[in-house]
Amino acid sequence: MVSIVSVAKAAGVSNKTVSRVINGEPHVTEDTRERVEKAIRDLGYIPNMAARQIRSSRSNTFGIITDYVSTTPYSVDIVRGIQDWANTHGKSILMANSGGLPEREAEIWKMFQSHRIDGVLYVTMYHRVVDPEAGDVSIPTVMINCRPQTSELLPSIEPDDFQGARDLTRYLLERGHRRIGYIRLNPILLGAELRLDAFRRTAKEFGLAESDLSIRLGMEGPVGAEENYVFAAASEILQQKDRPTAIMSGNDEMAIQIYIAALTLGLRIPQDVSIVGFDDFRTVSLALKPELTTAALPYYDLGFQGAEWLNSVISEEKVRASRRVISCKLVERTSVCAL
Amino acid sequence: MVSIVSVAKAAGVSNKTVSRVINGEPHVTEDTRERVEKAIRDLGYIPNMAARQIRSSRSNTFGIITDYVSTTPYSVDIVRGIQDWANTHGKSILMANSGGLPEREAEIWKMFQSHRIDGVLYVTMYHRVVDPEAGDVSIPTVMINCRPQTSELLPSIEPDDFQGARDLTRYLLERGHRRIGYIRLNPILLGAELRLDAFRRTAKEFGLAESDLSIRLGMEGPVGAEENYVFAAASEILQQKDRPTAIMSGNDEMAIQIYIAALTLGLRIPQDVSIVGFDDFRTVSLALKPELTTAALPYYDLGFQGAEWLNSVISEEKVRASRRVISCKLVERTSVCAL
DNA sequence: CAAGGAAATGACAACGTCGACAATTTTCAT
DNA sequence: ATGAAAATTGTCGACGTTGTCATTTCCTTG
Repeated sequence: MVSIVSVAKAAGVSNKTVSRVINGEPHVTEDTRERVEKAIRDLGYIPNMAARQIRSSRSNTFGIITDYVSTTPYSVDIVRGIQDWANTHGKSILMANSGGLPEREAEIWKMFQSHRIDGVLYVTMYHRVVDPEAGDVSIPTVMINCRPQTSELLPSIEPDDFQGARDLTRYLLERGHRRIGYIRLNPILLGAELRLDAFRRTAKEFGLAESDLSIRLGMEGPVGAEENYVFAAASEILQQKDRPTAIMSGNDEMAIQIYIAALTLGLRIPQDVSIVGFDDFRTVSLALKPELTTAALPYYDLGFQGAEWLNSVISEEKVRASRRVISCKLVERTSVCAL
Repeated sequence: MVSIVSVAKAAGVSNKTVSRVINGEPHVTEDTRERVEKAIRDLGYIPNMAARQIRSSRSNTFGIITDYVSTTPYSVDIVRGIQDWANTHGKSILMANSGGLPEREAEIWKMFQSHRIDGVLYVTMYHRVVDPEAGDVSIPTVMINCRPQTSELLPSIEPDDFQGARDLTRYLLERGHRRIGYIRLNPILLGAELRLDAFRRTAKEFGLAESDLSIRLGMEGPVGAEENYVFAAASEILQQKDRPTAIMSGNDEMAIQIYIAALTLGLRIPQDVSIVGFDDFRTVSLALKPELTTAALPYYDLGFQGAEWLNSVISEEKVRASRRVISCKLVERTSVCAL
């Protein structure tokens, strides 16, 4: 492998001068710089990060640790956001998946440390409370899409489920809907309570009574192996006398079943019943006809801003923990009609 | 940072002996080994990969380069498969996303080289032909879910779209369906032709005429911004006199629209029309009611076996290129009825 | 033209690890 | 007891880079 030494020899200068050119340091003649750069090009020299790291004890690498990568497929956008930030800022990404297993998570932390990564992004695939196995470790960490359970504070960055659900509810209310159904998310998801709470409060603010709301549990049980009541719940709600004119779905995926339930009963969407989702899981929200009005989870931004934040935590060395929240943008499509 | 030297001092042995213990080399007394291991535990020593790499010029790290990570969300299972293999074999994963941009891809190759990774897994998020920007580079590479365009051969590992579609078609034919509709995948996907071809051939084998098949294009245009004709096509097919008794969907996602089209026309699934998908994109295939019979793309195995293969390419140093194909397993659910 | 200072360049060591080889100790058959 | 082989342990240097400090060259100014 061609090293800095070969380049130095080729350019007829010392190692250190080559190093200066590579790192854009001052005190190099234009002439020398060009000669060195030519040698670098000719030899196809590429700096060795490992060597650099040994000298400087900075690896310019972030670690990403995820739990289940496949449960909520769209949340991979978090990773994309991180990568984009990293890419444009000269950082590399070391990635590992714990599969949710604590012992594997511990191994991963160790692996990260052996690579002397500068910081860790702890990413969960759905919004939840976690207890990272990192208590003993002093690596700068930012939690993305989750928050730490223990009191020891780590910075966390999360979607604003409350605001998203409030906006959706308002959207329905402003369009004249006064009887609204709600199919709840699996309660073990952090979003479940936040979204339901926002729904209830906003409905109340607009003067609706609890009896105007038909709230049903859509799913429960461990993620990946949950009981699914969505279709049944939706069918039941839609067969009530005085059935709701709109149904809010815990998420887009569950909205599929609500569509099917409605259509099976011969109801038209949105004329007979309006439907809104949550997440803007586009594989679903755009495949449904009419296309689904929903609130977009800011996955990409979660990742991008999380990476940015981690970087500032690393350089400032102050780990003043706090929680940041990113809003969910309402995406208007055609699954809702005004009354 | 605690290094091998501090451990050696604490244990009262030489650096080299510590090194031997760490690497499980022979020629160390049980007694010494224990003393060293205790020192390692006490000091919380973790080997420095960068230093190790400099010595051995092997980084034990694989690079993953992906294109669009979010188009076909489930394909992240490829990455999970890779990670699982890597995790259990002591390899680390450096990951980057090109976003499909050639210039960024070039940067990524450079970044990988600067980390002196042992090999690259070139992963695409949908099955296609690619032209990796790596022609000049001599890093061992395995292509996953894609194949190289240029004649220069790189090992590639792909799903068996043909076999999957053949099995699905047979499944329908064996259950008595004799008029079958087919909504085609976007032609720019490699799977599109393979699947359609399998469908046609298998139908012919069973004695069906071309006129028994209603084949329509479901989508076209660049991935991520395609024109979508699925709903219209399905509606049209289902309103034919002598309408098909079954419809094969290019993929699961498109099946959503077929369900909606059928239900909107008052048809029951599967009594009036049977439907099969492709991919086993579970977010969809399990959300649809009745649940969707489909062929599972072997994403996880693609990744897992790809990593394994890369490893053997690296160690054997023979890059005898070839193509491997992994079969798609038929997942039987309840969206098909026998006639 | 000399003196002083700034700019340019280089020599060398050190980061943490392990391979090559040397030195020391133990084991064991005679 | 003795020598040889085997097992154990240690010394030293090199990997590629950059920080520290020294040296050389150039320029400015009186």
